[in-house]
Amino acid sequence: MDDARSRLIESTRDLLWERGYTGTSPKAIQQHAGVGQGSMYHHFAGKAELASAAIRSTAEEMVPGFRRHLDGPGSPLERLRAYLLADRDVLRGCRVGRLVQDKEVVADPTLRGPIDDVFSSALERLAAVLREGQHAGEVRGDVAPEQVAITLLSVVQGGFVVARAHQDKERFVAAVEGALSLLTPPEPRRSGKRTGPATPR
Amino acid sequence: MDDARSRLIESTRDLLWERGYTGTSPKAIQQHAGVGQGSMYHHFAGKAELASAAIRSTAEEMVPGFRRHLDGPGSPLERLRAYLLADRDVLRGCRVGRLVQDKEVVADPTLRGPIDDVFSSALERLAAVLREGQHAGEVRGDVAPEQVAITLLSVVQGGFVVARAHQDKERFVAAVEGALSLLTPPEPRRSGKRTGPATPR
DNA sequence: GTCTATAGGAGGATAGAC
DNA sequence: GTCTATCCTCCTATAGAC
Repeated sequence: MDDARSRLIESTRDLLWERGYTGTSPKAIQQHAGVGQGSMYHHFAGKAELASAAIRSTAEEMVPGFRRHLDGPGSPLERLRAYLLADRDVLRGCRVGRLVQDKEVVADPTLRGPIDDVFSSALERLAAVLREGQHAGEVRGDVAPEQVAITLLSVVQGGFVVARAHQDKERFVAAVEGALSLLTPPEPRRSGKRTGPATPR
Repeated sequence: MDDARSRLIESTRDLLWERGYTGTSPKAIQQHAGVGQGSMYHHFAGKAELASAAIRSTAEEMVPGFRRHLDGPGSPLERLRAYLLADRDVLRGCRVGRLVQDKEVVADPTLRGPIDDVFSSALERLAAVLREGQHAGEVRGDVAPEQVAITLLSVVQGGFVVARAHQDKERFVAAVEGALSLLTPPEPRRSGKRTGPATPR
């Protein structure tokens, strides 16, 4: 798979990640891929079609990515933790999440569709694992799994944003650690008084 | 304040929100503001300087925006709820959050600085209100306020992203409702068994 | 302060030769 | 399949007149 077509898709994936849709030009793609003008327009009708292929490629490879954690070994809570704390290139942001800022991406169903799909797929798995966790008593039982799944996906996506704003990867870690700390059922309380933070100050 | 300078800043704010930094051209700003080429370059050295002024303007007006909720009337939890559920143009995204995807914004301290500042300011207030809520017994006491503050800001920022990906404002609402449901101290449990979701299915 | 002119390069694509 | 030529518009300014 080292033909021009594959290299074009690969380059587009990289550039979309780094510069977004608007910021990625056909010329830049060609140069990054080491492929001529004519070659690119032979394989793809234009920028949008190429981007569509690249986004689909990225989206499709993300599914096994999070499934590996969410459907992996360990207790439900351990799997959630594995997903949330998975190794990520935090300061670069989410390959698909960053694209939804682009007007053109959101306006074009062939560009937005794959992103919609990965997110839906992730939400489904997250909700399922949360439910499992509730049955196991690892996750507090008085919350709605489908809703909290959206919360968790948002923490991840927002963690990228906050970390980039501060140029500090640790913000992402703090965001997901905070979410994890809220997920577990707390120790039973006696009265209405608090028990104090687990990590004081 | 209806002079050319103000109109340029106002237009830049709008266009940055809609198209991001890369997607916003001087020409588009001029047309949107009804101001000529020469006028723009008289008031500002170039695109970056104009964007810097616009971002600073936006960032500065956001602080009283969230303070109004977080420092407002009501119990700590009510204030957090007011902030998280505040009226937002969800599908348009966050005026400042969306900008940190832009390479150029993150690379230029005069562009990223104001964003860094609003976020820091929001985190500080969120942590303070969370602490208050813990003292009042409204927020579970066994979590770290500074960390959960980052989680909440991430939920908001990520809620924008997820909602845009699905083109569904309700995803944002679900994300923050889920976060709120995790914040409160749960009813004391008897054994290791769950009590069942408050909102089943 | 604002206008017009000018400019070199990039963006996005089409056409036809090889 | 790939290459080169060509096209028209936009991008981001600079220069100088009014």
